[in-house]
Amino acid sequence: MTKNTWTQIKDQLTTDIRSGRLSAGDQLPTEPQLVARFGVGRHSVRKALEALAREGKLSIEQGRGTFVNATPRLTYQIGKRTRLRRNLIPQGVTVSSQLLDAGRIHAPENVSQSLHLDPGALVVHSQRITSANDVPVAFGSSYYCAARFPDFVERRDTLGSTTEAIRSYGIADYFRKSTSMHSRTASAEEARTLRQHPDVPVIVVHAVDASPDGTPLSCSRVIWSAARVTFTMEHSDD
Amino acid sequence: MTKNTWTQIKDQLTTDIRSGRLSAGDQLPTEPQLVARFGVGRHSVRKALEALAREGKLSIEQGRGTFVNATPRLTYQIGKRTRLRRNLIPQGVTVSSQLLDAGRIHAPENVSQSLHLDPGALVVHSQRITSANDVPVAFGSSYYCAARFPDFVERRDTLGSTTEAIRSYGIADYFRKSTSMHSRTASAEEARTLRQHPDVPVIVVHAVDASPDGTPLSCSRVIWSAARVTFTMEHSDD
DNA sequence: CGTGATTTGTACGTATGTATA
DNA sequence: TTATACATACGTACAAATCAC
Repeated sequence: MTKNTWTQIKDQLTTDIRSGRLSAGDQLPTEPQLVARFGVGRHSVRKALEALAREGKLSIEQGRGTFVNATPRLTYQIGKRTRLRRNLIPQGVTVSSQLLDAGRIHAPENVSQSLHLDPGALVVHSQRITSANDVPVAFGSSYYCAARFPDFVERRDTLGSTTEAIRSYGIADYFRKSTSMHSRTASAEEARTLRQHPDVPVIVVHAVDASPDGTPLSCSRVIWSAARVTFTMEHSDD
Repeated sequence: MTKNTWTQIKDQLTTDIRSGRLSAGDQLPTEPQLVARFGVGRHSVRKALEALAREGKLSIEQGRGTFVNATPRLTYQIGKRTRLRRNLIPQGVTVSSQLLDAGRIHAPENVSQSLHLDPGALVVHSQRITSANDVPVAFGSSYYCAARFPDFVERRDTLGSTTEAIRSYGIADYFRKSTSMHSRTASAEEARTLRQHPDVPVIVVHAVDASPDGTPLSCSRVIWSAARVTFTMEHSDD
């Protein structure tokens, strides 16, 4: 039953993490140290570490070292009343959100279609990154019709939540209209933004939110770290 | 702007695939041939091939060769009326489904909970693999209460679809009650079943179906090849 | 049915580049 | 600037799976 060298190393490290002998934030021994400890070549050590990084258990940082991730996988519920903060905060994590970029742009085609706007209409674009317990879990762009929500970004920042910002425009409630998601490999830049290994996949979520009468309010494209989240959907009527 | 050796090789092969110089089903040159052609070491070639396999563009088979995948990404719509065949067939693909295993077992805890059965109650378990255009896209297990659907597997096989089998028990319609999904790396066995490289991620979908009055009928756990599918959800009332 | 040739998988060695502290 | 730690890239050898004969 003796398997691969690198699989054995991976399994050993996995049990070390699960048993708590290696705990969140800990730095692993360096590659040369692991080579010595396991009595194998560097390739095998690196292959094991790479696999664990892909599973989200480790983060490998060039020049610094390799660290154990604190990854209680988040649960994100998608439904008609999808709300980011209400979703994550009850799980006992600290949610923080940071504005990366904002501005007015002419809507790309898929955005103008989703929002039922004329091609090239002005939209308010903003890019945010969301962290749970200071670990980045997702980042992405959202688009609002500039005519209807001219200063959306400012209000969102002042009020601290999307729900409140929308309400400030006199819209009491909004609903998730459609969602699509797929998995792919992260680009180098996405991996850096999410502070994850380049080989960890990401889940791309496209969403459209609408007011109760069905008018589209906003659309978004959010990139989630696949290792850090589980999505659930309830299809009950509510 | 000269990047990595292996990234350049990957990009070159990607454009070859996109431009049609390499088309679906084609066998790539062998590793030694690629080494000669690009004038690089085998490590670099393998790293490029591995990355492309993770993206689902190639399938690498030990002892046979490396082949270009025919992967028009499927779209799978999840909603209250989720139906596998009705979902895929309109996309112009040939859907085939093969029974891998079937039998009666005592329900594992999560199954008995999902189906509102007593712990250890008998359930009909079956494991199927689903292929689109003869490429495996998903496989998984489904569980039906044995008391209510004693010969479900036989009927499903005779009638050729789950919807028909359920109807044969006098249940005119059924609905998706809940869905949860997350991404993780495939085990070696899962990768083999899906004929994909071990490093390609999979998406695990847990679902519960119920009759119109809300009584759970079945639950399932299906493992999708992450590179071969996009999930969409409509949250309209329908 | 086995046997050898082909092809990918694993493993080891060594050297040099690059990011970080 | 120097030392440290991971990243890339070259090489070699043998193992394991597949296939044709």
